[in-house]
Amino acid sequence: MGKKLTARKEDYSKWYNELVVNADLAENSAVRGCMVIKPYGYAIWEKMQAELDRMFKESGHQNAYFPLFVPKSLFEAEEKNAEGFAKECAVVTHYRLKTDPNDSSKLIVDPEAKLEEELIVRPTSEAIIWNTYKGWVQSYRDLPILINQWANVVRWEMRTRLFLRTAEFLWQEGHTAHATKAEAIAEAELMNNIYAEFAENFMAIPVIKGTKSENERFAGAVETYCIEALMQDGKALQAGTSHFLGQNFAKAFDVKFASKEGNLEYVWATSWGVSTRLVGALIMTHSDDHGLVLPPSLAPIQVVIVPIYKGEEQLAQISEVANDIASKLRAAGVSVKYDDRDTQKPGWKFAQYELQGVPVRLAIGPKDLEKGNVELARRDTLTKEVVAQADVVAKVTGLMTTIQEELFAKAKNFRDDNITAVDTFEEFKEVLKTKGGFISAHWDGTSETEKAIKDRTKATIRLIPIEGEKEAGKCIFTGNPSSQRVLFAKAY
RNA sequence: CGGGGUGUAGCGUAGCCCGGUUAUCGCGCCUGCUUUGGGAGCAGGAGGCCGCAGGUUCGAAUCCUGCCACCCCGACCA
Repeated sequence: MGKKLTARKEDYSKWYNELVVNADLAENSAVRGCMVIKPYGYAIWEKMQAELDRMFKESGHQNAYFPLFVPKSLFEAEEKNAEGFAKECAVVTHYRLKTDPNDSSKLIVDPEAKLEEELIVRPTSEAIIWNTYKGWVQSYRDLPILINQWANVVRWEMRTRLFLRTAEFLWQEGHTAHATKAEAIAEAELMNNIYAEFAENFMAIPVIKGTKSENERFAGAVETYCIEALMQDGKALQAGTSHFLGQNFAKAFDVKFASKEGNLEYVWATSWGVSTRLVGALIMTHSDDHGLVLPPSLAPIQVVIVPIYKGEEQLAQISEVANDIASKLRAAGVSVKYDDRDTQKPGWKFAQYELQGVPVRLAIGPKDLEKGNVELARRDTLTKEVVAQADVVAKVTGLMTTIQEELFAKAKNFRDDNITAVDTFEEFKEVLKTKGGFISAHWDGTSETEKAIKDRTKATIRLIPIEGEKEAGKCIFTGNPSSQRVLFAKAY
């Protein structure tokens, strides 16, 4: 699998930074930790958005948009949520600048323009959305509310990492309101399942579904469902979460409805989200030393055609064949780029499209022209073969499926090979040190034990698996009884 | 906010300890010719407030003081 990819900046800077992202626009602290998503990287995110959006709508959800600013009084209404995010909020205190009286080329914050009440730049939108929902719900007939928002949020993290933890990130956040507890739980589970399906089928990233321990649960949630993936360096990455919020937000924002029976009841809530962090997961799951590897479903360009030629006459002949293949592939639903620029050489183009992770490359030169062939190269396996021009469309369309499946299978094998069951704390530490990955172990269910293990090893409980056998045993740390194994790992 | 480190061209760097011609080298960029089946070769060229501000000195990228920024390790987190 080549070099172990991590989220460290040096690892990115060799190629991703050129290609997908430029982390440091910044010459001052204000934009520290933000990222610029370049067109190619953004195109990948757009593909993800489109597919997720389709899945949300298919399951009955609608999009809406809520404000960026959350008045502090609303933000503090749900105590646990506020407490959980308080340490990482950007706060707007003023609304005007003025010319510095000491230096007319500078601007200063106008002290006259101080806001009565500070505005929080949303780190998540529960507060402002539930404050809005209050006005939308009177009767059980107004429920459920099934809304998603595509937005940016800001979390002023002390330390940032490209894609995985930037100060500002793009995401979607769903916020739903329900008449019953059972319905809300079903919604939270449904969305977690949709995330898992999206990750596995569309991104070719194998994930494990589970619930979070109390320590790792979202601030303000009763239960947090999650999907967790394993990166090539053996660290776990939370790829998506879906929360059952109980009646916490309904009580904080006083959202009540008249039930069928005529009782006044608090509504039940969920929220769920995935972010541009998934682009990081994609990179760290599939990529290798030659650059990005994209599953065909996500590749902005699925096939690139590179001509190899001497002189304009030869180029014209090659272009005729290339354009013909390109249009046939497009008719078959494959996105194709024919790169006939004469400003770059073929070798340069080969390397460049490998960096960009284009799944299939076709090269056409004089030799191929003579024999009616093309050279076909696969990005994922780095293999090349010669294919007759007549067969190339069928071959390529077949490969779109094959590559997608094989990428998933490869990642899944890696993941499965890196789940290790242990029965003692000694083994636990040994595996963590030498192998990494997920460690399946018994745990007594207490926060104290989880914290003690974290302090000693830096590993946390990534999830309590939902699927699979539930075998009873003894906690590796305390020896107390345990009803099932949970998965520990070092995490991003 | 604690501990460590680094700021020299668009990017990556040498020089700094031990002050002294025109600040080194590579990538990239521009021009010309030859090239084009895996990031081409040769020749020529452009590009620097050596992080910022003071100080020491005949002379500072180099020594001293202050400031700023960034990176790594912790605490925090999608």
